[in-house]
Amino acid sequence: MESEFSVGEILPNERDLAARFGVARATLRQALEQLELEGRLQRRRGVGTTVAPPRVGVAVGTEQHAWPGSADDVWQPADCTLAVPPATVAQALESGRDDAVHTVRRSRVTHGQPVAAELLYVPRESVPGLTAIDAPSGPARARAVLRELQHLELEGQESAVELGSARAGEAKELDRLPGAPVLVVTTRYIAEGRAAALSVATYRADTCRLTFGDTGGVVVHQDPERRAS
Amino acid sequence: MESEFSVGEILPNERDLAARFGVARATLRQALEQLELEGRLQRRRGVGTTVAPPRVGVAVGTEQHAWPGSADDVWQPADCTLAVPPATVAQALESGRDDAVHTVRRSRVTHGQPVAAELLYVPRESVPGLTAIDAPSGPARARAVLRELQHLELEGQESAVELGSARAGEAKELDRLPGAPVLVVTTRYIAEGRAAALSVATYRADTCRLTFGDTGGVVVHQDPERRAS
DNA sequence: CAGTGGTCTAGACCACACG
DNA sequence: GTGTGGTCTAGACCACTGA
Repeated sequence: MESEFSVGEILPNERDLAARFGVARATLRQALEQLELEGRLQRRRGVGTTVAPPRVGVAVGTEQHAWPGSADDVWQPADCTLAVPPATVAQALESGRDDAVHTVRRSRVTHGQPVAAELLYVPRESVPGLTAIDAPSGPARARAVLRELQHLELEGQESAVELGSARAGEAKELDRLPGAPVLVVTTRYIAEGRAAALSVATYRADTCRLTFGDTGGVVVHQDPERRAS
Repeated sequence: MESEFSVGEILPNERDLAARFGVARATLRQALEQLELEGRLQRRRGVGTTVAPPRVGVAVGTEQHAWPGSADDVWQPADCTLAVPPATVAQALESGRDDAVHTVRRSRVTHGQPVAAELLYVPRESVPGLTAIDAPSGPARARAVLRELQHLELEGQESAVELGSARAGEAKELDRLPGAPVLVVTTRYIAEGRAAALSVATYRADTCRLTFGDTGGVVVHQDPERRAS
């Protein structure tokens, strides 16, 4: 199918394709799903199926450690609340199970397309200078928390990547349907010998290639395609 | 379903589950597929469905650069051939389109389970000391290539992670069915100002959490579970 | 061999985009 | 309203595991 259609852009609809290949539509859809998982196709309900452009490389790890909210940060703060985090987050932060932490929501946009949604958990101990009157909520408060974070000296950070599926909220933010495959990047920021913040970022798996640059500057464009079996 | 069955280990079969929830088996399977994608379930044909253990964290990036095949390397060389690589690999290596390169196959095993399969492409210029009589093929030759690689001074490395699906060969090596979701880690090793080697490693997405440690030593066990929407 | 998950079919209806 | 992809059904058969 790829060789037959890659020249064009728009594919025939699923019913026609199924008929052309002599299979049931469910079977045809299974093949399309795999191709979409590999980033070769894009499908939009009510619109159609198109050949996807190469995945965009998004940098998620730099050789220089930097707090979220630094000058060159690509994330856009959206909101901030004070809430008790999920148990797993509390554990990673080594905070009490019922301690409320600042929860910053941010989003990341590339080429006009949303690529990631993030939840950043910041224990209150990490931002002692934050005054209640700064801002009650909203983007202003998110920026205030990030600003206070810069005062700590960052000692290190560690990240993990795993496969997940988009929750309803994330799905809407990423312009996908719930259950869509996502790459979840969890990053622990270390300062003063403890976890000073925890970021859980959800990237669209269909359009993103996460890069962990390590050579300092040399950017390489590389097709995600792999050897045929 | 999770809260109902997480205590036990083995789930009822799909036909029974579908009947219990009053849905068709295809619908039930769709739900199981998503849970498997998230690493919560493991399904094996002919056996059954079980609640999955937490994902294992596998380190794929270290703060110290190191060549493949270093003393502490966790990969096991399996084979080595001299072949013309796929076009995309040749491009990343900045080698001619028709230049044959050493192609080392390696596998990675953790806790007795295969977690990744790798193809390591090494241009002949990167291992000038390799003599033809060293070993014609097989693991011995793979080790010879890796040994010669150590002679170069590694200047940096850059990695990218993206979602893919297992080819037939990879699937067998990873003990999965073709099409299973995998995390593809592409790493370029830089020496003497050029790409001296390219690694394409395929990790099982269902069982692996890829860690990019950056703090040097502190290992943290962390549940992959995320906030409920 | 029986039981499991994996694949496939033929059809119906739903949710959404766009003219 | 029409056409698209997304969901669901009820049933059949296949491939594999393990007793």
